[in-house]
Amino acid sequence: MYKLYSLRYMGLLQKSNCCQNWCRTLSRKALAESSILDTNRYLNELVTSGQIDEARKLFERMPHRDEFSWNTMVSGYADLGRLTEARKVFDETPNKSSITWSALVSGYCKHGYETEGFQLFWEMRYEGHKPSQFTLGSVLRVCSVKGLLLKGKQIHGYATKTNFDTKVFVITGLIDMYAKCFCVMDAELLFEEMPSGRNHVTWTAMINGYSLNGDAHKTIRCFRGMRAVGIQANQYTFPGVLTACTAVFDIGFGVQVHGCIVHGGFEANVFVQSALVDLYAKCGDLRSARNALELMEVDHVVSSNSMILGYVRNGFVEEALSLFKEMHERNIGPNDYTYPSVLNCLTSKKYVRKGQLVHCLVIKTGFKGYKIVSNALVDMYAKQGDLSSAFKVFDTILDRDVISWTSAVTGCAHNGFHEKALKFFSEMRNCGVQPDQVITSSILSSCAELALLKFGQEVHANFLKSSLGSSLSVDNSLVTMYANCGCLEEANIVFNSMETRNVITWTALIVGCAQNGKGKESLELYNEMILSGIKPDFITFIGLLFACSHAGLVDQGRKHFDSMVNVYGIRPGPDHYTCMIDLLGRAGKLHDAEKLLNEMSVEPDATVWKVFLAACKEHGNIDLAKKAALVLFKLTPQDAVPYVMLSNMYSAVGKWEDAAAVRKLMKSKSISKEPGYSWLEMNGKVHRFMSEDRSHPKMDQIYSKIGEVMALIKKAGYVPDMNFALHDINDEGKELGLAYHSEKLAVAFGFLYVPQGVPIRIYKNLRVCGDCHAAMKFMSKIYHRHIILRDSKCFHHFREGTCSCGDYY
DNA sequence: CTAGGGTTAG
Repeated sequence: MYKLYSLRYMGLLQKSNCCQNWCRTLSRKALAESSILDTNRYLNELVTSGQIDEARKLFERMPHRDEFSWNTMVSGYADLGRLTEARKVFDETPNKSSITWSALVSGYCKHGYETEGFQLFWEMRYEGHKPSQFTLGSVLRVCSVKGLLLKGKQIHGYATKTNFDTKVFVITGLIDMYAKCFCVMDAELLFEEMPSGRNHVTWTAMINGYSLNGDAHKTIRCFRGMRAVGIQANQYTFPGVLTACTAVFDIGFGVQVHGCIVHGGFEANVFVQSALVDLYAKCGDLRSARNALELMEVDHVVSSNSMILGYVRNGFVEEALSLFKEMHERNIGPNDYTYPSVLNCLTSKKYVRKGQLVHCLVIKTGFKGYKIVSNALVDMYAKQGDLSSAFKVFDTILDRDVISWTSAVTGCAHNGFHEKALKFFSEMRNCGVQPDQVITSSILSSCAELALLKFGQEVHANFLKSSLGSSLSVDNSLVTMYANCGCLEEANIVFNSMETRNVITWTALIVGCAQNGKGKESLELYNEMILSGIKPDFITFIGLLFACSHAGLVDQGRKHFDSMVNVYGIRPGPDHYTCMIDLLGRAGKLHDAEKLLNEMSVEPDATVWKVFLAACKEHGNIDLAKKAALVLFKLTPQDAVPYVMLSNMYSAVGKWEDAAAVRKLMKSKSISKEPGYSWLEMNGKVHRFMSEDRSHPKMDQIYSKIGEVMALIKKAGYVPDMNFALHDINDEGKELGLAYHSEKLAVAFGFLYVPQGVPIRIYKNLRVCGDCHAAMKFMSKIYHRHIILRDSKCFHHFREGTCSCGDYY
């Protein structure tokens, strides 16, 4: 079938129909009487309009054939990729010239048989035929398409030697070759130094070269240069220019180019139209995109793909899906570009069924093995929370690229399996796949989540060693990772090195400072952020209010909470209320806290009630505490904390019977305290300790170290706090029990094996015990060690007898 | 005989 979408093409088509009629009605006599020149002209017209078989019939009937007739047939077959027939005619050609050879070389090259093309090229010279600039153009073309830089350079050398390097076809071919091989500088040099005679193809090659290499500004400048010297752009030029406009979202210039296109009469070309649809869709002007799409005379899959992607990127999921459906109804076959976009808009849990349907379509339409489609499927299933389907697809991908691995890694992380994410990342590296910015950012977030400093540092170091430039998301993840691992200094270094920062960057550091006991710095950072013109978001305020509550800044906290709602229109979530109630409660404003709790615009969750209960305990308000505990018994029936807290409150005021009753209730429901444990990481190994744990291979040394430590800090004034000991044993037993708390075992291990001068980093799954907190302050002073303890709430940096939390834990 | 073109996923 003929392509009807180009008016020019239509003109040609009519002509060739005439030609066909002429051919059919032409008698043998008339044919014999026509001049060979005329017959050759018609032969050529048949060939160029794609009617090679008609041309063949005419060719067979021709009484005389000259060089031109033979060459026309060779090039005709070669051009269409019918290379066996081309070769056969070539072999039969009585007087082969350079042109005959060139035609065949060009055909082989054009249709992907570069080896044969090159072979013929050398053979031709061996036979004594000088290649023409057209032959060189053809072999250069194959270098462009296949990215054969080395071969291309050889041709360049040959061209220089034979003085072909002044011919416009050769220079243009070289420019295109270098640009396609991503050596745009070499292309530019040739273009700049071209003595004269740049034609529209030369300009186009340079323009598209810049565009391909991602230099939108030079693309546009070059296009302007072309117009300035009065050379007309055509359907080959515009797509590249439009792509450049799209890349920099310059819709203003894009519209001007659109004007040129209409003016020049090129708006009916599919390539131009597709580029237009893409420009408008990517720039968010979906109406103009849709307009351009509707104006197309053929149903076209590339433009539909662009349109779908435009809908997806701009959040119009339903429109994207309905266009996909429309494609199906109009019999536009989807291709491997269609599915990623469609799958991409089905990543929410509510599209599980639709996701499966599209997966079925992928299989039915034969795109099952396409890596890019499979990658998108992995991502979709993982984001929908169906990891098992995700991995089923992942396992079928044979040649996994960095995007396949990223889909798996982020899929794990998305579902909270951060250790698994790290495993996949390591496996990827073992497979020799190099990480890029996206996966680096993702894996750093997992490190942050797990507070794995060592792993994170390694990823950071490898990233610096790689030649990848940094990106906003990598830097943001680094700030978060370091802050989450208690390394504010490093977080600050990354933060300060960044050229652009967004709300995530600022928030990461605000939260980091708050967690590490630098509440005032958090507030200062917040002010700086506002001054730099960046608006805070939901998460920024969680960090900010957390900072206020840790620093005990009641008025500031109230002010920011108020501005969050009234200035920034952010509806507070449970986390914001938790911070506020914690802040008010710890400051002794129990009734304000209770009032806020009752006024909450969302249902208070267990965390809110827990901080309220803790505040009641802190200030000895048993009535309110009882109320909170009762709510918590219902909300989190298996949580021991409210039982223990309430019982301890009764004990503290001597209400032994009430205390016992609570413990009995707890026992009857077979609730037990979550076992506390502490761990630290050394040389890639995790050392985990439970209270009174004796399972560690170096236990003897650890216990004797504890003996030494306890003796020394007692001499310095430490008094064991029996409130944190178990109840039913004597004082001596209690004291030993305290000494063997998991965090103390971990510190003793650190004293033994972490070199002096290196911080000892300990993690605990629960809140740090009050006695341990006091003891660690003494330890840090007597041993001159920096002890960093991350508990379930925040970081404690113990240095020279003080803690960064200001004892406000 | 003649070089140059548009859309992909994390």
